[in-house]
Amino acid sequence: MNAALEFFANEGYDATSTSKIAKHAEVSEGLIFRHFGNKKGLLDAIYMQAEDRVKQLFGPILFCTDPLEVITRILDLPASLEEDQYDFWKLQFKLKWEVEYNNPDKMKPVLHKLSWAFSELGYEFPEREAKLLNTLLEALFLGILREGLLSQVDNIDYLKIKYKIKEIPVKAD
Amino acid sequence: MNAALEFFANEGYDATSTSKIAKHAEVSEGLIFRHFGNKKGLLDAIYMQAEDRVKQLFGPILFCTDPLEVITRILDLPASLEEDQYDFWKLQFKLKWEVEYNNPDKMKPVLHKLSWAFSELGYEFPEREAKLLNTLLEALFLGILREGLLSQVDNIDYLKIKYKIKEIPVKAD
Amino acid sequence: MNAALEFFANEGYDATSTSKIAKHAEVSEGLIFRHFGNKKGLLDAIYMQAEDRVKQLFGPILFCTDPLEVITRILDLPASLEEDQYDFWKLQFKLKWEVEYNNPDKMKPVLHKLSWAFSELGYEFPEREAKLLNTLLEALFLGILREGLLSQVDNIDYLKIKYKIKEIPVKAD
Amino acid sequence: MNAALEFFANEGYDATSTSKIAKHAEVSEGLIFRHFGNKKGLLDAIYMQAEDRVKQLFGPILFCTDPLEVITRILDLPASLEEDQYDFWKLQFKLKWEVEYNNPDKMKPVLHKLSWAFSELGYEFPEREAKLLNTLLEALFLGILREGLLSQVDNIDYLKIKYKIKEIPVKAD
DNA sequence: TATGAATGAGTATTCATTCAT
DNA sequence: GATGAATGAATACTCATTCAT
Repeated sequence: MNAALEFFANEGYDATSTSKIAKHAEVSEGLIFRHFGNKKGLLDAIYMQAEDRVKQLFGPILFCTDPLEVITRILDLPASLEEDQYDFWKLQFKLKWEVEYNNPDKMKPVLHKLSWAFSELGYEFPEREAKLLNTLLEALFLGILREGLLSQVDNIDYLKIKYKIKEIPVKAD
Repeated sequence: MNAALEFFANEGYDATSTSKIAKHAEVSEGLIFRHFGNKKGLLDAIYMQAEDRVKQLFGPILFCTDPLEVITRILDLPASLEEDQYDFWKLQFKLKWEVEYNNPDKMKPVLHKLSWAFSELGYEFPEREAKLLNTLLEALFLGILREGLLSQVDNIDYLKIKYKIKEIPVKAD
Repeated sequence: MNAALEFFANEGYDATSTSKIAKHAEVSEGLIFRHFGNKKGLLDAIYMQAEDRVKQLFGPILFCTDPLEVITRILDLPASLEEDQYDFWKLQFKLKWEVEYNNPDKMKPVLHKLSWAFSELGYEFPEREAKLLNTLLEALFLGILREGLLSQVDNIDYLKIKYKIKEIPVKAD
Repeated sequence: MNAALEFFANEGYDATSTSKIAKHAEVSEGLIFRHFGNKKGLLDAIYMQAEDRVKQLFGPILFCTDPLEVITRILDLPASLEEDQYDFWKLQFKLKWEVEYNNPDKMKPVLHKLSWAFSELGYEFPEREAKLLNTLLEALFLGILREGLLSQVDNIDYLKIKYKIKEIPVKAD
């Protein structure tokens, strides 16, 4: 699965042959089919980890009781991704184009929590603000996965200022 | 090229065989190779249109002299995409994962214009605001291409309010 | 390899498709590539047998201690070729045009032995005689492979007379 | 035809595509088919020159009245081949494997003349000697075409000595 | 006379998958 | 549980050939 993930994420599912995966994983090609039934089964097995990983990533945030902390931690998430997980998330984002693998509901609890947070903070349109931030969050993830963490620190920083998490620096721009 | 675009965008470059393209386009498979050299040549030919289309899309905005209009029109862009162009942009976004096809510079003039607009409007951090909006813009495009226009009208609307393009409705949420 | 040999020898390497070979050998086309890597690998595998076969053919002669016997046996070689080996040698001769497959050194030990034999027999230019006979030998092989044994019995017979292996018949021509 | 000859001789008929020939000859591919009907027609057109060239090569010898001169000139033929004709003769020799292009009768007049010459010179078996020399001649040609003139000067020289055309050098071997 | 766009059959090779061991 | 030999369908690409211009 690790070998497959690496290739699926970087070269694409269709561009990756089962033989390449088997060779890289140093197992026989037949074993892949014994375990996962077929190539798609292997992809699915990888994809299935998503729910867990999303929970792992966002779960703690759902228990925050301080609204500002919720937003802070949400904004800190993209930068907190460890590089050895990049491939996994890359693949998730690539798969999102296929309806079968695009499940917007996965983010519902987060969306809900954000809504609550903005509501607590007295925002006029907490749900809208939540949705917007959620949309933005995806863009931040994408940016980091594609072009590296550095490409998004500006945005994250600025968002923290906007959400009044961070003091406006005395001199900037 | 149209047949290829349709398949490349929806099923992926690697998952699309030249024979499928040829059949759909009602030409012989050999013709593809006569015209484009190889399969990648066909992809490149499609990709090359991107520069033109980006200019067509964003070009007029660069000539706006009213900063608020700049932002308005930028925000109106995603919704203005005609559906028959969805495939083209889908493909562009999918290709962004490959370094070869990811050219962030393409948006530089737009970024610059936004910077100017926010500066004119007296924003404290016009460049940061520009970059953020640009990032957001990509997310809006992505959302529309993946889940349809409806999925993003909320966001766009709310952004217009935030940027004070639209009056705050008397009753909302 | 047998199927391939038959086709390569008679119709030529380039004129023989791997599918034809596979069909004739009653195996799947894929198997050829699993075993030999690619079409050329198959050719090489066949070609590689040459060294062995040359040894098998000429080896015993190298151990002769009677110089006249050396020459006799050399002259008897072309006629001793079994017909089921014709294809193999045909292919070898065809391949000789490609530098990669033309290795004149293969005959060096034979040349050396002939040299020795002619020297023993008191020839004035044993090395030259050896080289000439070697050249002739190739022509005899070629003639037999192309036009059959009968086309060369005259030559072989006459050579035996010239080399005083055979008595001059009382009446001839 | 020149372009085709070059490729047919060096890379083989089947390995040479009509498109390659056309490109090299700087004509359109269609033209080849207009002129020669099909690829084989092109080969045939080249092959047809053989008769002429054989006549050109051997013709003068047929008129010799001095038997020793006949043999001398025959032996000088292989070395007299101009390098720009190598490709032509290479192709002829390669084609000899196909029955269709193997016409041993072409050499009959030469064979006959040699027979006469050896008879004049008092050889016991003039026809056999003629056939043998003819066979050898082919080997000399082949050797030169494959490995260059130098590879055969020894043989030719030695043959001249054997046929008493050349004096035995005082010191040799 | 010559071109070059177009084709359909064919090419070597790769692929996901099976299955006996 | 794991292997690897074997397969048949598919793949990107090339070929000889045609034909309208």
